[in-house]
Amino acid sequence: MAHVHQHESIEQELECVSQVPIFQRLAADQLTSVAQVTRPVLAKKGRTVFSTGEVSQTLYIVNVGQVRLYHLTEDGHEQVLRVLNPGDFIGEIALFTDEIHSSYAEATQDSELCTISRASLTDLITGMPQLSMALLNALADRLKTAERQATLLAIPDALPRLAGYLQEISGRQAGVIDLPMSKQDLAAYLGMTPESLSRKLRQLVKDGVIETIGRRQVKVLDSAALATVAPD
Amino acid sequence: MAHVHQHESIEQELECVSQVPIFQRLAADQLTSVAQVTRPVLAKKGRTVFSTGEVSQTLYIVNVGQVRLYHLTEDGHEQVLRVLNPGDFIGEIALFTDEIHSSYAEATQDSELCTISRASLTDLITGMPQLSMALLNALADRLKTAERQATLLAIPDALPRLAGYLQEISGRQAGVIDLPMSKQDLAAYLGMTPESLSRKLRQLVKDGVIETIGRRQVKVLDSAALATVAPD
DNA sequence: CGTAGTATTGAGGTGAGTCAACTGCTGTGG
DNA sequence: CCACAGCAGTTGACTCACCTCAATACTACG
Repeated sequence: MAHVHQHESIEQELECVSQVPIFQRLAADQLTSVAQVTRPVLAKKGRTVFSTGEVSQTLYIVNVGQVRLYHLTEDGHEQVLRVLNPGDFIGEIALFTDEIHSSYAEATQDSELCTISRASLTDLITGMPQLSMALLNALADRLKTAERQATLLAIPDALPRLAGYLQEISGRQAGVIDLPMSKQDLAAYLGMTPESLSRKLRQLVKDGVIETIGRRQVKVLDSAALATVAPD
Repeated sequence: MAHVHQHESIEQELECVSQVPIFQRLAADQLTSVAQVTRPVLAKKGRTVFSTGEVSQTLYIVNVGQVRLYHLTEDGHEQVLRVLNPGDFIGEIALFTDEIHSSYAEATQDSELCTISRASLTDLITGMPQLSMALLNALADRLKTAERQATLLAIPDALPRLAGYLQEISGRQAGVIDLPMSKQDLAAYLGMTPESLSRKLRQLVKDGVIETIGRRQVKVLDSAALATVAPD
């Protein structure tokens, strides 16, 4: 740890840190402080970043690529918790609650992550109230999403469940939306089988509510009709 | 607002504040600072504390009683998000994300709450790193619970969903557990109908896994058998 | 161009929702 | 203190939407 090329590594870490929304509002010298306790991690496509049971006291921030977070049930069925795109982070639960990971994290593309240890982050927070506000904001945001997902999943019928999801990621407006994950992952995320998802999507297409573009895009044609199908 | 009985009201608010886990680790003078920006609210059983659409920049902490948080879907179906017992708090999402409430809060018993405005809390956090750590902890904890709920709800079959829930609140050990809410609320929370819940509970009783004691208690007899039925 | 993984489509069985009737707490007022 | 009202919870019969299993089409990648 002694004779590292401090200048160069800080450059790289600054790039990572400055990309991340949580750190966006910090002043230049504060960013440098954050970058100094940051360590970059590379994960090739398909690699596991961490798995269940590991005691991790590290915050992972995705800089480049995509990481998929999922639970593995006894019968081998994967439940996707969420998908992290650049700027998103994981590990905050382990960070603040002294618990082992209960999920797996896997890179779905070649990815670059930054890591910050629990101790470093605690120190940073103590000295930077803005940082704690940003973290609280981010956590509150995540919480809102998780509660929305829970509300969606409690709906017994698959069609309104899907419609509610589409409505949410489309921002309730017509237009093209990118699906953040594969359809089989999406199906797991929405608590249904890929078959059901396929059928329900088809039904929405037939009804003129949406159009599917390739594998990872959906075009919302009639957001009003979507709202009718969706709950709330 | 001018000639309030400052001493008396601070007494009352201190009691509220000191009961709350988030503030537990603060020193006496810090507690007083918190109490000074706190305002108590009383809610009779059945009263709505706040409802959808209200712009609230207030943190509500339950001191006495119980508050039920729920979404209301278009068809009148209630989805219970969670139930707040003394020490729990709500409003943090509105607090940190500039958004209107998307849920209703209703007192299920005569309740006492403390409120803190957004501006006051921001000020407090700036001056007290410990407080922000405590808040981050609490939010991370909530997030974990919400993600667990989402994972549970994604399970298509009702029995493992219920078993998973029982396993969680029992701490994976045999013994008597108190249900934190009524069975119809629990059914909504678990994404099933009260009828299904009743039937699945009955099945677990028949199989010798649990015993029901009155309306609000369940005794886990065979935690190993429960684990077999539950996912993960 | 071929192969492996991803997505779709079809047919059939079943678990859970719906509707309705009934039971048994619980708390309230006479 | 008891009786009754009202609601929480249970039970039963029926229906249907979704899961399962299996075969086929498509698409990305070597």
